Amino acid sequence: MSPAGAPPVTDAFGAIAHPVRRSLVTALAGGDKPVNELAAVVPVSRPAVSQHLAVLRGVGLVSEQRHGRERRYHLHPERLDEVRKWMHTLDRFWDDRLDRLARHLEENP
Amino acid sequence: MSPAGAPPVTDAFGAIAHPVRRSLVTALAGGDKPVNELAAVVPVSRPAVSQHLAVLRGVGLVSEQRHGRERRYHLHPERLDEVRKWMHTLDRFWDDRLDRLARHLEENP
DNA sequence: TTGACACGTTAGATTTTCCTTACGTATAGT
DNA sequence: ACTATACGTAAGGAAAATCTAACGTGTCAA
Repeated sequence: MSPAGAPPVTDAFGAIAHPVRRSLVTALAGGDKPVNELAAVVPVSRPAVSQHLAVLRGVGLVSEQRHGRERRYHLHPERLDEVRKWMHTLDRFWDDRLDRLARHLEENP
Repeated sequence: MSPAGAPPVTDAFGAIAHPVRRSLVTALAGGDKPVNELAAVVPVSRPAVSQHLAVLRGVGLVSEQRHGRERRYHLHPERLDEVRKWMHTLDRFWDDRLDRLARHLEENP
């Protein structure tokens, strides 16, 4: 009934799935930067960078601030907590399994 | 000259970008499981689950072990270190910026 | 052997990504 | 006013993802 297609990028996971977008985020971690400076770091055209920045903005990972004719982009690292939280959940599962193993070994000499 | 398209998923970042794949990984964090059990956790058909598992296997996040007519899937969490490392790199940038700020405040009363 | 079960794989349709090349808009400088 | 700069956006197309339905393969059980 419902064939499907590639899912749209709606969260931080999808946002950092693309190498170019990761480079942009990494660059912005070092401080706010205008588009031209960001475009220089990455192997795609400037419009492509604009589109990637639009995706990052749509997810809330960056915001723009007009500064004369430049637009400085600013990173919001707290939006990555979504990812951190998920990874941490996995760790908790992992710890639980270690606990069960330890208890098992303790009860079986 | 070189139009383009969506990039294939070749690393852990792309692997965890899909919600269904994240659910599968989370389920496997609780222990090895056969496909039917995994398919019960997720809102897509069993063949779709097989395809997602193929993606995860291609990235090295899971491996299969034949067990009679079942195939139990096993998680390899260390493949997620790629993600952890990148996030940690961001933290380091962040710390550096805090350091510079602290030094600045120290030198400017 | 016959049948049910567990699973992978193929075929096909649809959606979205992601690029480049034009073009449009606003600001700064002369 | 005119020009260059900085950026976004629209148009167009190729590549890949992602689903379901149908089919194929191997294993257990009676």
